[in-house]
Amino acid sequence: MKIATWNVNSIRTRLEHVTNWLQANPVDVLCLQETKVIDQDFPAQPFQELGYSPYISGQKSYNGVALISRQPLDSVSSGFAAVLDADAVGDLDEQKRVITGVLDGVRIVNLYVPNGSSVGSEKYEYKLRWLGVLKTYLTALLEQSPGLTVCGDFNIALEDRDIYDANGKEKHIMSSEAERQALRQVLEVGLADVFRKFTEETGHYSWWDYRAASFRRNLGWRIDHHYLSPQLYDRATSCVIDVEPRKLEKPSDHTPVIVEF
DNA sequence: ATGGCTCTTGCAAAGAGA
Repeated sequence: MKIATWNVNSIRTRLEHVTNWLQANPVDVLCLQETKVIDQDFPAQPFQELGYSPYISGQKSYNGVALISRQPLDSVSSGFAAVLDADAVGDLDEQKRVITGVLDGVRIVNLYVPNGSSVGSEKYEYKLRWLGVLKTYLTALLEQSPGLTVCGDFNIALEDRDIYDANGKEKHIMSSEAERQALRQVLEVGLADVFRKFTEETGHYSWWDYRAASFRRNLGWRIDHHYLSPQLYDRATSCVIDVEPRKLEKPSDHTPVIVEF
């Protein structure tokens, strides 16, 4: 099974990039983040014409996630409240950041983790709170499905080698210790970063700032991840970052990451 | 570098992203 994750920064603006990429890279499931469109306006037809079924959870202007699957998915749901009690979820489902489905007994979770704006801000506190509920959510799913794969834009670089230059970034959003700690606690449910099963060195990134010619200079961050439960991690045969879409005209600032197991 | 660049809304300029 091949699964890709890609923050497309507006599916309507990026539609041609995404459909072209999918034709050239016919993965089983493409997990999209930041679709930035309400469900009724999601461009489903171009994917259906390629033989894919979109499962979507979107909102106006911001956020939004989608699963684009070659085979029909089972048990699709969006939001934390599909799994957790309403009082545990609170207001966190107002932003559309979670969608999941099952393919061949494998539970696939697609996430758009909050950005957090800046360390100490209200949005930062929201991000940490969101990660706390995510752990509860994944714990519940793992009890149902020992084959669990969680991917998406995590907006966190877990280690210094995931950043082009980690110096002075202790108070930076995406690399602060509290964010890293919150993500490590999520992974304690029994998930591992499959990219690092195959690649140890630094210099591999999934996001580059639009500004300051960051991509040309490879000033990037690895913040888009695939985390696998042990039975899938052991089976995994590759996890690669495809930098090609980042080279196109009017690209997303993120590029796809593909896992195979 | 309280920036830069790109997106959305909605028609100008501001918020959000990371």
